This record gives sequence, C-alpha cells and structure tokens, in this order.
Amino acid sequence: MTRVLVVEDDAAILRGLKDNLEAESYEVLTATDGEVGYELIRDAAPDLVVLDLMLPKMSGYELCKKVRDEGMTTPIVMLTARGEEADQVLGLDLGADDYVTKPFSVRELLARIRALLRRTNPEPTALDELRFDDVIVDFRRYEASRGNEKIKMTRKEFGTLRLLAERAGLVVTRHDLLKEVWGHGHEPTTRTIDNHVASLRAKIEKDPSQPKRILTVHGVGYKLDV
Amino acid sequence: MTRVLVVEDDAAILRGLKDNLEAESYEVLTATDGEVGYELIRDAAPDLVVLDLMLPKMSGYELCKKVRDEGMTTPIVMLTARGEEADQVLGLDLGADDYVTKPFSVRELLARIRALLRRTNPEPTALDELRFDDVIVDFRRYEASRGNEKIKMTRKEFGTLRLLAERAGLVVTRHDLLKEVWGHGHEPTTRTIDNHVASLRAKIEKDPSQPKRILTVHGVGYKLDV
DNA sequence: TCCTCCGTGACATCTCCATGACAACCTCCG
DNA sequence: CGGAGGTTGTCATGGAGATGTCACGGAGGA
Repeated sequence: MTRVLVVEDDAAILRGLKDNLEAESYEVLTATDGEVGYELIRDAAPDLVVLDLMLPKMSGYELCKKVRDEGMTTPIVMLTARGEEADQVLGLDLGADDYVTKPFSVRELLARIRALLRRTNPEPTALDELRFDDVIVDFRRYEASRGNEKIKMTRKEFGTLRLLAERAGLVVTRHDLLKEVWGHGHEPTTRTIDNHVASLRAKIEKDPSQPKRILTVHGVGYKLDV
Repeated sequence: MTRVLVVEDDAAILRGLKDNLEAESYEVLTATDGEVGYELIRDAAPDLVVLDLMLPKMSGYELCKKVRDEGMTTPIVMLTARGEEADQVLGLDLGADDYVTKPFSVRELLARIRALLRRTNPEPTALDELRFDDVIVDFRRYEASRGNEKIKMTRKEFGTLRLLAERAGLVVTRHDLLKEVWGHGHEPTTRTIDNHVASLRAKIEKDPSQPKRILTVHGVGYKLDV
C-alpha cells in the first residue's frame, strides 16, 4: 500500500488530510513538527510527503532542504500559505516537487498527490473516483451515476474526464488530451475532442449550455472545476 | 514553446522526426536543403537544430561551419551516416554539439535533444503565479482576480503578462514579446502589443491612465514592477 | 447481423485579435 | 524654450479563428 506522510502542525487540517487520504486507501503517517517529520522520512520511507511550510522545531523549508541534501528523493508536496513563497519552494532549488497554496481544496491536493505519485512511481496510481454535486464517477468500474440514475459513459469519455480530473483546476490542452487519452499514432481532429467534451457536458452538467464544471479556456483547452 | 529546426532531405525521415517532436510538444520547423536551413537558423532563431550531414545545395558540414563562423551558438545535433564521420563532426571543431549515427533510434535522438536543451537552455523556472496589491494571476489555471472580483483575461494577455512577470523589473522589448508570446510565423504590428498592454492595464492597474505596474520604457519596451 | 461508439465535416455562433486612424506624449535638437 | 519627428495611448471595426452543435458513415464488437 502506498504510504503518505503528512507533516502539519494544525490539528484540524492534519485530521482532515488523514481522513481523506485514508479514504483513498493510502497508509497515512503523521507528524506535527519538523524533527519528528524528518525522522519519519528517514526511518519509515514514505512514498510521498505532504509538508507544511510553517512548522515547530524545524520548518518545512529546512526539512525539505535537509532531506534533499542527504540525497533522499522522496516526492514532496508543499503546503504554502502565500503565493510568493510558492515560487521559492520550487524555484530556489529547494527540491519540492509540487506545491499547493493555502487555503487549498482537498480534492485538488489529492489530485496533485496522485499525479506526483504517478510521475515518480513506476507503478501507475490511478484515479479511482470523482465526485461533485450528485455525480459519482468510478474509473475502476467504468461506472457513473447522477443521483440515483446511472449514466452511460463511453471509454473515451471516461478517459477524457479522468485526465481532466487528474489535473483538477488546471487547464488541459487539446494536445494533452490527444497524447494521454488517444495515445501515440491515433490523432484525430481536435473537433473530435470538442464532441466528447460536449457529450460529457450533456451527461454531467446541470445545464449543459452553461457549463459550470467542464470549462472552456478559449484558445487553450478545457479544465475541470470541482 | 521550444522551437526545433530539422534539416533533412529524406521526406520519410523528416516526417517521422516532425511527428515525434511535435508529440513531445516542440514547435517544429523543417527544411529540406542546406540553404533554406541556413536562412531559418538565421531568421527563425530555433532553440535547437537537427542537421543531416548529406544535404542538397549546402551540406550539413558547410552549414554547421557557416553558422558557427557567423557567431551563432544555436545547439546542433548532427545526423551522420557512418561512424567515422561522427568523430570529425565533433572533432574537427566544426561546432556541432552532439551527433547520432544513422540508422538511429528516435528515442535516443529525443533523449539527446532533451539533454542538449537542458545543458544549453536551462529553462527559466516556469512561473505559476503572480501577485501584487490585491491582484492574483494564476497561469496554470488561466484565472485572475482582483480582490474578490474575477478578471477575465485572454490568452494573449496571459502570455504577455507572464513574460513580463518572468522578467520582473527588466525591460521586455516588443520584439521579445512577439517572439515569445506570438511565436514564429505570426507577426503582427507592434501596435497590436500596445493594445494588449492597454487592456492589461485596464484590468490590473489601479489607475490605468497612471500605470504603476506595467511601465512604458520609451523607445524600448515595457517592464513589470512588483 | 445489429448496435454502439468514434471520427469527420458543415454550419452557426462567439470570442478574441489585428489593424489603422488620430490624439497625446516623449525626446532631442535647434 | 519651442518645435519636429518619432513613439505610445486609445478607440472602433472587420474579420480570422476557435468552439458548440448536429448529422452522417464506418469500424468493430456483441
């Protein structure tokens, strides 16, 4: 099972993350200060670390640097309070792999974690489920429902929605979709993508003519807001 | 976007390389003889050149030498037919940066290209977010806000602002903007840029008629002060 | 075979962009 | 100090390009 370490001093946030991560079937370790966090990274070898920037004893900053200086490559997602810090986290060669700005959406953090694990772990960590409003999409079972109604979705629709969900909140270009969902070689017209998005909207949007979830970013691509 | 020029007279190979490079999100220019190749290197300023040794009009050999003699440092990967030639390419201080021997593996060539780009063009850390005053711009989400109000920005506006932000404090010329934001081929009047700057100011400046953030440097360009 | 799903093209619609004209401005030099 | 020439700010407008939508034909699986 994939093991995630969360280092966070705010008890409420820590609890929330732990619950959510466990609901996603991760094994969760926790620490509330930098020193314990460091020991756990070293001794428990988690597959990924979620690290708050502000911490007692040793800041996330120092912790990240120390870990990297000692040659460990454990993927780290930073929780940063403000935007300016974010740049530094990734920029100053601190060695964090991704970051999320507080206040963050748990859903987004989970998506980032999944993406990062997939990027760094050879074994693909698939996104299992997507939920919003009264819509539930289960990517493992290839099933979807809305309220009590089942929704019939096709393979390409699942693929498209899944990529959007894995990058929840971020813009996904048509090119990305072609590459990830259609794969090498097969490269249909971009018209095709619009059609699949249209049919997705017809199935999961409350008002398909006024999409609130699958948004168009003119000239760029689409993004999923959850 | 990173721009790669491929100079190759064999149509099949050229096509294959173009497809593969585009699949890796490079912008690809092509030429089938040395003379056109030379003009493109000079005028289109690609980030990297893949150069066949045997070419009509001007051989890859001459082309490489000419380019270097004129002081251009564009990284060049040579495609050589036989092993013996390879040594010469690098050895006779022709100025190529790397080479691949035909028949080559596309995967290997792509890896060489990536490595060479990393070596020569350390990519400026992609900027995700920009904040000042009560303005927040998120370049990954293509979202912007000011206080609690969402700001609607277009693709070109995001691109323009992003380049300014990546070089915060430094002057960015109109030429730079055309090259980075508009890309090769499309080259509108510089008037167009003024218009985009104007609409950016209207959206993010407190008093658009007295800009404090996006400043004009008369006769040179614009710069962002944050 | 039948049916589902996918890719494509055509068309309507909408957004965004490029352009040119003119006014305001800056700079440099007389 | 003032004026000329070049540069920039601003606006309105036409049009290019992107997207939404629909219907059709074909491929492949059941």
